[in-house]
Amino acid sequence: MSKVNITEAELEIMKILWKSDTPLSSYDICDRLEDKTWKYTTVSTLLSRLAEKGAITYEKRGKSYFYTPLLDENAYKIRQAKKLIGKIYDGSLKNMVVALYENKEISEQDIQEIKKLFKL
Amino acid sequence: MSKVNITEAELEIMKILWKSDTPLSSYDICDRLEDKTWKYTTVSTLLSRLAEKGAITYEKRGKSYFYTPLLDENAYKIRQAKKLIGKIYDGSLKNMVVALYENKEISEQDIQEIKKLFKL
DNA sequence: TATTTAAAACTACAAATGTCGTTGGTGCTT
DNA sequence: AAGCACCAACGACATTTGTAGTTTTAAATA
Repeated sequence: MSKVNITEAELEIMKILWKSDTPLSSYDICDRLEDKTWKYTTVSTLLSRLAEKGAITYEKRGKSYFYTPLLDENAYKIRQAKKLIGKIYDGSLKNMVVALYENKEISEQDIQEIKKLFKL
Repeated sequence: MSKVNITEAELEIMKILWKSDTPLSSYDICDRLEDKTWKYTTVSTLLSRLAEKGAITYEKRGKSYFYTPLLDENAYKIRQAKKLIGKIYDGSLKNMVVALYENKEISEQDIQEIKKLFKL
């Protein structure tokens, strides 16, 4: 259930569901996708595909369905991070950090907080 | 020229080209893709698509073409890293590092080397 | 209960992607 | 010069993805 792969568009839906502490209806989701200009049917299609993949589940309440994520947010993100690092940084986070650092892509604040984290 | 997007399969080709210090022919590339079971035509199609996108260039030498990367390896990797961090870690590398750290996904060696890097 | 209507289901379709098969041209060998 | 071998060009096709229109069903209401 945790190895589900989702697309960019589907991820936008997942983000909404992850952010909510209660199940949401398709319309709730549309509302929270303010920036996106997706039609209801588009969101609906994405929800179907996500359910098909096992990334979400739903229950009927009244006339609508209410959706809940099954795919774990943290696990998914970790998997994606590791996938990228494996693909282009030889599996080592350090390689990625070095590359970003040398390109001045890491904020001073991030540096401080990472140092603090590693000091423990 | 640097904002080129390439697919997973195309990336495999780019990796070979990045690794080589001289231009390679399609057959050279096939040879170095030992794990992949791609047919010559597959590699050839990927090379065409990459050239179309401006990610590589080529010159005719004798009967074959020899390919050279145009897309900069480091720039590409940084772009991908930033893209992922922006997409799922709110744009902050720290968030990603924290997540990986808490999931015990960072090797002790990587931790040491990152600390050293940041100490400078 | 018949009617209205909101929401889900079904269908569609173009572009991108992975993966080749086939055709055709050009340089190398006799 | 003719034939052969090698390689590139072209075309193809299934699958995935983004995006949505249309039809059907079931809930709400008159």
